[in-house]
Amino acid sequence: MNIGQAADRSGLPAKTIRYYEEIELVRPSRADNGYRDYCEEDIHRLCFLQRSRSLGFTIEECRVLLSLYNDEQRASADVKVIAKKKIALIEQKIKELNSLKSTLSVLIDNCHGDHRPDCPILDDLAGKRLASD
Amino acid sequence: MNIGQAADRSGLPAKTIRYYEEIELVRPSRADNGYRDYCEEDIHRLCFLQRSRSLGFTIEECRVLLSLYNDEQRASADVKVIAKKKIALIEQKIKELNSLKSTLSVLIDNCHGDHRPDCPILDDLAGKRLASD
DNA sequence: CTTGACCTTCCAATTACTGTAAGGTTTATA
DNA sequence: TATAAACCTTACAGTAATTGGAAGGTCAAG
Repeated sequence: MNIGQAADRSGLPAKTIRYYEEIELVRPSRADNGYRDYCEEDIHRLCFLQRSRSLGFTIEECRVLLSLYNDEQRASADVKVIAKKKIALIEQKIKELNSLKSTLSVLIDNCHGDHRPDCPILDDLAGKRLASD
Repeated sequence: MNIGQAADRSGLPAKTIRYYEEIELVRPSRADNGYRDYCEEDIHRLCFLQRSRSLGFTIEECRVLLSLYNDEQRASADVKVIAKKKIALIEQKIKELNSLKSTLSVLIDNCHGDHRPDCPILDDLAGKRLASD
């Protein structure tokens, strides 16, 4: 199977698939004309990568997960630990974004938004606090 | 003022401050010995950058905000538009992270986490759906 | 036989820094 | 006075995870 088809099957751009080969996440064989030739297992790995990347795992985490997936002796505990750490990171990120959002919201609510140059958002960025009336 | 002090005052690493100079966000003068010499206005700009970066604005957005800040003719409407777009992006990101988190949570809850190789997390990554009992 | 859709490799750009090497300057201490 | 520690300088490379583009080879259809 050519790279175009592999891209369709996995939902990954061809460019990305070549990159994954460069960093040795997949090792397709080559046809006589030099084209990459993907077998079902390659496609499977690509789908795995697509899904785990979209779930926020880094490439290196994906590498670990893939090796665990391929290891018949692996313990589900190992995977659970990785996934739990990832959840904690996600929760942290959500918290940060929420606080960011509320700060910005306050600034927006205090901004008259007309053509006067006076602007609480810029004032805040410049380090001036909002007058707490 | 040397770069070390500027770093302390602004809360940015010296390395980052040099980078900001390279991309022309600050233009400190130089002392006779070749050391960068920061004036109060430079520090002010650095603090502005620190704050706006930490609020999630990209460098290019910061550049716009800074120029609006320095332009006495700017309209607060311009700033408000930028900030509102940013809020929408943040909300989008939060949504994505929440859905990511709940997917992972389900998988974790279904993973026995012991020494059996059987693992719903890996099964999901591999494209197998959870049996909905 | 040529056009267009594929495929190849290789090199560069992206974003926002961070690391490191090799060296100059200043300040404090022995 | 010597020297070491703590600064500062530049320049080049690396990070993460792709993406873009150029230059060129291959394949299928009309």
